[in-house]
Amino acid sequence: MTLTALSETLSAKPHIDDLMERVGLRMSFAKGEEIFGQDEDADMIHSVVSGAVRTMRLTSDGRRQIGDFYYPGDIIGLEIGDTYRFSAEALSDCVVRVIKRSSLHALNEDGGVDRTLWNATRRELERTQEHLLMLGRKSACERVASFLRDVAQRVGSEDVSLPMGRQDMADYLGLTIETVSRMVTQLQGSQIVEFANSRQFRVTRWPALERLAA
Amino acid sequence: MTLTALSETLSAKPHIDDLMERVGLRMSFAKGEEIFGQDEDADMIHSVVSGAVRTMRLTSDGRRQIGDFYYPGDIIGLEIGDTYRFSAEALSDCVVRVIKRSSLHALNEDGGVDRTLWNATRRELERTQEHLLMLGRKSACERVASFLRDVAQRVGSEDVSLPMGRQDMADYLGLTIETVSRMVTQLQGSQIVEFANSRQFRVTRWPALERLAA
DNA sequence: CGCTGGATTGAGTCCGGTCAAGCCTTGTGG
DNA sequence: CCACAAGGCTTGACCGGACTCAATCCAGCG
Repeated sequence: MTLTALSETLSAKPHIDDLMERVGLRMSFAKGEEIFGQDEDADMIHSVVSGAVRTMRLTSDGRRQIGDFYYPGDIIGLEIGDTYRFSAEALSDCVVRVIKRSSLHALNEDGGVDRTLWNATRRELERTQEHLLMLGRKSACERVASFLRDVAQRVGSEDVSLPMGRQDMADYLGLTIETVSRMVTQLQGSQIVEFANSRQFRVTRWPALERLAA
Repeated sequence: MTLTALSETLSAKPHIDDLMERVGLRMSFAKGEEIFGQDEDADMIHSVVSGAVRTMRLTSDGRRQIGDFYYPGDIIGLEIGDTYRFSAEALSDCVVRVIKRSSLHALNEDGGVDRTLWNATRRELERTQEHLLMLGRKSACERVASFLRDVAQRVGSEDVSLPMGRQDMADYLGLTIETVSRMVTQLQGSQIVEFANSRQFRVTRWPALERLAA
């Protein structure tokens, strides 16, 4: 990452966050509650303050695909034309700030807001492309390894706690719950990760995990 | 789609196209030639004038994932931070217009250019999300059906000619070339599509195709 | 005509899905 | 404090869809 790109990234977040703090409505959602629904009118932009959120899509015959998981600081609701293409739900009790697209647009005197949202959209696109590569070409073991690596990297700390259950992981990775479970057990058997319980783990051998995540 | 969104979409294309026609460099590429490479410096935006282009990504151990196929009017090179995350290659002999990001930015007096590029980025994101859903949750048969439907829809005419070979289809769909071939044969056996040769087909039963594409 | 590269077809294997049983954690009420 | 129920996770046995490897087939072209 270049210096300019870095500073842009760093400065962008506070800018939009300040704005949303000033104008945005603060809302709380209980665990499992729907923040917005698939195919609803998409006139809001959401920013996670605390907790975690999942976006997902349901096909007519009940298959589910998780789009992504969002943590504090992330912006949700960029991926849309006229209606939301994914629904968003609270993974845990959480707080989000909400602002109308139109309000945000009105505040865009210097073009800085648009620029910021565009950057956020590009980052979203990059994450989606990474996700795509995983679903298209990685084995079950590689998917789970990639996932655990990504979560651990994002958190940064020694001990990682997963805000989502196995079903959510499965629907994100394009696998079944059983396969996810088996792969986790396998990674644990290879001394690569260590689970205290089903939602708490630590990476014991980073190089091996990186190698598997490919 | 609302009226405003529709008109925005319709007016956006000519705007950016005009601009690229005035300022952009016109370049020709022979079939199979690389337009830009994975991990190269990403300072150009490309717009397809004629022919077709594929974007793809190679993993270290040689697995390949096709990001998307692009046709005249499409913009390529939005998905990037600092370097291209995918490479782009000419599927057939083709012409593209190229413009430096920085030049484009300089021309952005009224913010219209940024707006247009942002819209293009969002459309790209939507396509990628659709692609994601397919790779995560659809069977081989459904993938091939979806693909043929999408191509046929895009072309609009009765007879469709595929600009890409089976390997490209496979790498787009996250399948092997053999599986793609088998599914094509199967769809033909069910009287749903009809191939004149391996690259020319027509849809004989749209409803059935739609149903399979799910 | 034969060569060449892509596409198709077939046989066999394996990875991940399915179905079913058991386990562990958590919470609730006696 | 324990009994029990409920839900989520794990494990096992089996199955099947997609992959692998290999043998053609076929169209385009020198």
